[in-house]
Amino acid sequence: MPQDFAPRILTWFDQHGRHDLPWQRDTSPYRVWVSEIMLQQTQVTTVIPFYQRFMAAFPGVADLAAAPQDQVLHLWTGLGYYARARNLHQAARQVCEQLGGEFPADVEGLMALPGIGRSTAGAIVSIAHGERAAILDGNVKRVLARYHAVPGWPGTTAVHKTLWEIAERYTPAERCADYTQGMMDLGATLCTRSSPQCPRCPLAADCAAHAMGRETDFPGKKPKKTLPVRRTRFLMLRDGDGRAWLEKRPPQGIWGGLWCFPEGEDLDPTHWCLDTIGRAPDAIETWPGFRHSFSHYHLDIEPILVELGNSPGLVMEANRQLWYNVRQPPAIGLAAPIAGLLQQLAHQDLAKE
DNA sequence: AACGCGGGGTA
DNA sequence: TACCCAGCGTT
Repeated sequence: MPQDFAPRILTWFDQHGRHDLPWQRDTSPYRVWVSEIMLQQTQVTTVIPFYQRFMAAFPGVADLAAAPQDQVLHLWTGLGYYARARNLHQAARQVCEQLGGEFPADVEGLMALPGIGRSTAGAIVSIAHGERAAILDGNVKRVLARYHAVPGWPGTTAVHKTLWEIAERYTPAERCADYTQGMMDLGATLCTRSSPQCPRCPLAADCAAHAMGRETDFPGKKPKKTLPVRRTRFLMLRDGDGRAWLEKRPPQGIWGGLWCFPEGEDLDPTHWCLDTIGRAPDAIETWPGFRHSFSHYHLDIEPILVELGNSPGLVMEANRQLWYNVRQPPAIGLAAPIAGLLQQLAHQDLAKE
């Protein structure tokens, strides 16, 4: 272990790191926390506009705690992994109701909040409080796995443990916030997955993977398995005013808490209408199918437009169902494919004028 | 089409 | 402890 590991990161960070990210302007625990949750599974360039909208709507933890869940999920629409938003909202409520509105200042306390694990807690402690705490996000894993040529996939307990030990050892007491940001920047901008720019890297001189010319062999790859394919139909019910019928999904499971078209593998539009509103639809139009992929399966979606005309006869259960007006979209959470289809409906609506 | 990304939940 | 679950953007 070289003594100058952290100093090399810090010198590089001062010269080449990112210093103008929105969450670096004011590093309060709340702002750092929201940014870290958004940055889980999501790259910086994607996160920036979401972060800015979120902060404009909820400048402080009390604003978030007081917001309706639909608004929180609305601002998360398109980011994915919606459990992050539900946990964020729940944690904000806990901070306000049980902790007097103050975030815990230590890793243990932070980890007691939903959605905060060891790495996210470390990021908040180091960046917001300036205290020594290690992180191990995907970027840092890649940098350390290459630097030490740690074999194996970090998803296994053994490799994960090894990387955490290395991360803890290198984390300095001084300038811990800059070190943390520097490691993430290094992984995100130089030590990238497929084409690392080793000539510019402050660690290249004694990087084990670089010495072997096998940078992209580390970290080891996740064992691949073929994903199952499932299919479903979306019934896009439209009333005479061009509004679409949506139903709120249960809080658990896929797209939890988001709004969706009536959906099912073998839904038949005519049968559905007869069963639900007692008459057949005015018109049915099958749209081109498309595939939406999750981490654990592919979903082949068949969208079917079902025209109900005036007085559709659907009874709304408050908070569970709504007519979505494409001209005045309500602030609700939508999964990406639903948002895309509603966008197309809005386009059609506009073209009719 | 494959890949990568932190954390929660469950057996 | 070892899986399974979750949704995008990038390559």
